[in-house]
This record gives sequence, C-alpha cells and structure tokens, in this order.
Amino acid sequence: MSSNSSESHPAQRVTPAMEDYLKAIYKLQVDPAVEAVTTSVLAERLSVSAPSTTKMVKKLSELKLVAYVPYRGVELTFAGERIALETIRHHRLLERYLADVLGFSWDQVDAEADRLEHVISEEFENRIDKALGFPTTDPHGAPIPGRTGTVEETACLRLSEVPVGATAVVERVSDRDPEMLRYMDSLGLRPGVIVCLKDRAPFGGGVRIRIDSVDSDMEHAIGTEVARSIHVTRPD
Amino acid sequence: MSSNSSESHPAQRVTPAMEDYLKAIYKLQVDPAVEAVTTSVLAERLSVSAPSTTKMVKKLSELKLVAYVPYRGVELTFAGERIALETIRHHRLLERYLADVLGFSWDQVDAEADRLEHVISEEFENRIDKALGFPTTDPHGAPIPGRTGTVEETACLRLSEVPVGATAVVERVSDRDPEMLRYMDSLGLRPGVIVCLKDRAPFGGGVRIRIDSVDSDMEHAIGTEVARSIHVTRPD
DNA sequence: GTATTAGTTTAGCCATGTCTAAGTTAAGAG
DNA sequence: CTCTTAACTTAGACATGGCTAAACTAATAC
Repeated sequence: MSSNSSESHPAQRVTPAMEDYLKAIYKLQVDPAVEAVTTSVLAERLSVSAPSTTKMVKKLSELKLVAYVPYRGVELTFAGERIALETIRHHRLLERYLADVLGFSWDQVDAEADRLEHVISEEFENRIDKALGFPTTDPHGAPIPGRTGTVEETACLRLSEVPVGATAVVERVSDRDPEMLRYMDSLGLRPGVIVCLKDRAPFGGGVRIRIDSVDSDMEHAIGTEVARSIHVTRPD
Repeated sequence: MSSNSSESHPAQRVTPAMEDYLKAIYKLQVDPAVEAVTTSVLAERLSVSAPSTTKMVKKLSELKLVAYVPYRGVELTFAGERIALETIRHHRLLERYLADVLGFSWDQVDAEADRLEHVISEEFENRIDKALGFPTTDPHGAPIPGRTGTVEETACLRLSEVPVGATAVVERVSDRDPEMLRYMDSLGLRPGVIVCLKDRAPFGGGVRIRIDSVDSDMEHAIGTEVARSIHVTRPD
C-alpha cells in the first residue's frame, strides 16, 4: 500500500522546460555531427549550466522520457521522442503560419514560435495546419512532423561539401542565427533555389556560388560558416 | 555603495503570474458590484488561496504596481494599470483573432487566449490587430484597450434589470462560463441582437424575452443568472 | 601505473509561486 | 467594552528550474 514516491507517478506533467530539453535532445540525436548527447553538449545548446542539465536529465529519466547513463549521455525513449516531435511540430507549424499568414520575416519566426509552441492547444494546432493546407516544411525547409510523430529527416549534403562545378538545390537552412538568415535572404538563398558551386577557396576560405533565382542571378562569395549552414541535395 | 536589495531593482521582470493578478485586479476594480479589491475577492477570482494572494500583492506593491493597505485591499497604480490593460488588450485581440480568423467557437477563445496572452510579442500584437482591421471589441462584446492604454468601459444595464415591455440591445456577455456561452449562442443571444423583455417571474425567477435575429425570432425563458450575465443598452 | 585534466555530478543556494496551519486584526453582537 | 468570528497575514513547507563551488570519473599522457 505504501506509495513508492520515486516511481509511483507514471504520467506527471510535462513542463515547458522539459519540452525544451526533449526538443534539444531530439535535434542533437538527429544531427550526424553529434556523436552522443552528453550533458555539456546539451547544456551548450540550451544556454544553460551543466549542473542544471544533469538535474533535468535525471528528472526526465525518472519520467522514462530518456534513457540516461551517468557520465555517458542521454537518449530519448519512445515516449520522450513523441513529446519532442509534438513540440517540434508545434514549432514548425507556427513558424509557417507566422511567415505565410501573418507576414513575419523568416528571421523572426523562430523566437516567436519558441514561446508559442508550449501553450497552443491541439485545436489551435489543427486549425493552423488546415489553414495552411497541411504544409510539410517550415520556412527554413525543416520537415514538419506528422500528427502521429512521423518525420523524414532529409539526408542532405552541406553546401560546404558540394564539389566545384556541381549544381545543387537548397533544401534547408539553419535557423539558429537571425542575422545569418537576413544575410541569406538578402542573397536570395532560400529553400528551392538552385545554386552552382563555381569555386572553393583553399584552407576553408569559403566558396563562390552562382544563385539562379527570379530576382537575382549573381555570383557571391560565401563564408564557410554560412556554407555549412545550408543543406542541399544534388540532382542525380 | 551598499545596494539596498529591498528597494534597488526599480523595474523588475513582470511574470505571467503577475500579469494574471494585475488583470484580475483591473477587472474587479471596474466591476461596479465590487466594493474593494480585497485579498479574498482576488483569491476567489483567481482560484488561488488567500495566502498566495497576500504574498503576490505584497510583491506587486514593492514593484509599485499596486497600492496595498494591509487588511483593506489593493488598487492599481498607473504603472500597474498599464500592464493590466496591455495584458487585456492581448487577450481580447487574441480572442477576436481566434474566433474570426481561425474559426474557434466563442466559448473556446477565452481559455486559449489566457495562455497565449503572456507570450506574444508586440510584433504579433500589431500584426493581428492589422489583420483584423483594428477591432474595438472582443467576440463577447468587451472593449479592446488601445495600444496606449485607452478604454471605454461601456456603462451597461443588465438584462435582469430591464423593465417589462422594454426593448434593449445586447452589448456584451460574460465570458466566464463556456457552457453558458454555448447556451446563449444556441438562443442567438450575441452582441448586437435586439431583445424585448416580455415578462418577469416573481421572486427572482428569471425573465421571458423575445429575440429579434436573422435566424430566430422566438420567445425564451431565461434564468436569472443568465440574465445577469448579459449587458444591454436601451435606446433612449 | 600514476598524474593530469576535461567532463560530469553532487551539494547547496536562490527566486518564483503555490499550499496548509497557525497567528492577528477588525468589526459587529451583546 | 469585551467577545466572537470572519477575513487577512505570517510562518514554513514544497516543487520547479536556474546558478556556483566543490567533488568525483574516466580517459589520456607520461
């Protein structure tokens, strides 16, 4: 009869902070550049101290939302992934809505969606989904998870890895830095645009590309960091 | 040089909880049925314990957002009223947007707006304001405060107070109870509708009214509680 | 193997906002 | 003018989610 307080509550409330951690863990897990989701990597991504991260990770582990091995790292359980994907779905639907319907610029939508994603209802989610015609990507080209937790993370090349002379289609850009987004936008670098890699400077000095778009058709020198933030596919 | 920690921070962060308290205090202040905004009245309105209310009121007092006299009650300062009105503006603009643009029913918008009101940016506020054509009332007929904190609280009669035989226009209905809203909606009782008071039952037994609307033109018996929740004006 | 060190965790503090239980105050009854 | 009581405040607890400082692991260097 004695309630085992460390294991009894099976379905406790998931707080906004927990959603943020789960979302970040998911993104790090999916990132091929990340070996394991360690405390420091997660802390860095969330701009939070390592001890705070350890504490939260232990809590998520108790709720069976992550599998946690001390000193090793963390992995989402099925339940944790579901919550992460639901949160990401909210985020990306909101970004699409803010950009397409309310006219926000694409460097503003991430911050606004970060706050809204935790408070919208299922009803709200469904209504904007419908109003948008059931979109499949956000304004930066990231896939919107389905209602049931389905995603296809497009395995992409980075623009920094495209060989000289090759042509590629921009699929997705990183939304981490609003300033970089404004820069890319000013160049016409958005999902769907075709780019041709003209030249690569030695010692990681960036690339020269030609952008084929309606309004501009020019060559630009692109820094390495930017080139790494642009995901493309090559027509085979 | 020693920082006086109890008075130094002049403009501390206003949390969502504080916004909720300020909003509730404003609404109680405006309500002619409320003598003074006491701890218990405020606690009751927010579904919170009296000690929680005392604590928060003291904090708001330290921030100079309310004037607080222990054992007597609380009153908004100018700064407090500004925050209350800004929060109410968010709330009512959101309600209008949810109802008019996203198709929410008018009994759902209050709950959704209660969560969204604390997280939207100025940018979001301005964009939905514009998209709606700068509306002046929410879906229940409540006035939307202006950007600068201007409101005209319409001094209204309650339907329960209208004399027998008189005609009145519905201006505003209470949005406190979703179920009552669905009931009123089913009767066609919404802002703008003209009602004629046919009869009043003795001992607070409610009223009979005729509703002139496009789809229905019938007589209904209305309970006292409902009649008290409907604000009307009489054409002079 | 031991020493160093980078990464992780523990310990303990703070702020927010809630609660219950126990005092206080103020106001009306007698 | 005292008593009673309802309303209010204080005291102290708890949960959440941050932080710093200190301790501990694990892995590499020697």
